[in-house]
Amino acid sequence: MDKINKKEFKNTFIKCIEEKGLRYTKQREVIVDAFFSAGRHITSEELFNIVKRIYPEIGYATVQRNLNLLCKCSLAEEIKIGKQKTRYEQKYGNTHHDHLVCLQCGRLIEVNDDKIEKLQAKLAKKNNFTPIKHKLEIYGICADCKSK
Amino acid sequence: MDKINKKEFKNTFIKCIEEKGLRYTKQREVIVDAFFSAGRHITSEELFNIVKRIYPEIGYATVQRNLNLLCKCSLAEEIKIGKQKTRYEQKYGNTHHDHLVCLQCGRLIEVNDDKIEKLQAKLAKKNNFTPIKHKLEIYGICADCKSK
DNA sequence: ATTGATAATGATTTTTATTATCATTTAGTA
DNA sequence: TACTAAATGATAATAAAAATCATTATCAAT
Ligand SMILES: [Mn+2]
Ligand SMILES: [Mn+2]
Ligand SMILES: [Zn+2]
Ligand SMILES: [Zn+2]
Repeated sequence: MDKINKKEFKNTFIKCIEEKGLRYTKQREVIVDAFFSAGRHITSEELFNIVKRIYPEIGYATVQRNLNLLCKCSLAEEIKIGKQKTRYEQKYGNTHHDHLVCLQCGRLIEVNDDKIEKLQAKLAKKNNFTPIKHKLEIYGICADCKSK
Repeated sequence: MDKINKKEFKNTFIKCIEEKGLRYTKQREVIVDAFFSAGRHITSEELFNIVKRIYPEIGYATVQRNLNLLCKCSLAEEIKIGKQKTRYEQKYGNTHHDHLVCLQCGRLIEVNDDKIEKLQAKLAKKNNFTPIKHKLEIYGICADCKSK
């Protein structure tokens, strides 16, 4: 299951690259691989450190650039929390969700609430505003941190 | 009405400064005045340019520092939208609200929805998460931009 | 397989927002 | 008035992300 998804993820990236008339390089393969496997909410620096182990000659700029490219291909999405470094969310096959942000340990808990989503649409409509995307973050203390 | 509010705003600042054992300077008076009058969602640079007209010797760092101080006094609040410079919201006497962010003209439209607020609290509770604050931004196209 | 156009890379510099530093000035008070 | 510590303003430092640029690599056409 994981393998199939990874394959799909990579193929989507390759397809997007081709559509844009760009080139699929060894670096891009390593980066997209590592990004898919690394799990959610990774920073460019973290990804760089992972990729370096597999491809030591890689440059930081290449990782950054390709995270941006993944975003343009709708395979990644930037998450900006406060003053932290930008994190990148893996998007393919993941439905939209919002985050609870623990102010103590930094954890991001993924949540979704259909009612809230619907009310947001309604709120936008009431203001004659055409919504495109939204961001809901609830900051507080997570269950784990409370029990310590 | 405006004048009374301004007085209250300034007095709150002065009180906060005294409580912290800090000093009320000419610069602070000019900054708090200008900040109150400038309206919502101002950047430090914008405020600096306003303050400079009244007090040309002022330094940028002083304006920045005092916006931070206003935040500590709960009279201002940082708003970070995407990659933009931090904006500062005037807080005293303003109830909590969220923003619709126009992707075309950059306008911030202030909104509030009690149902959404309540559902957020519920959502946090369901995750055994203690909410402290939250941020809801809906990005899209505002009424004005659509009618052009 | 070779070539050539051009995209990609990696090292480095630049940019930009914010914070820190520090010599000097100033506020508050004793 | 004089003293002490905070505040200021000029400047430097920091840090994340983007831009630059010489070199390398990809890939389509031959
Ligand atoms: Mn997530
Ligand atoms: Mn506002
Ligand atoms: Zn936590
Ligand atoms: Zn607009």
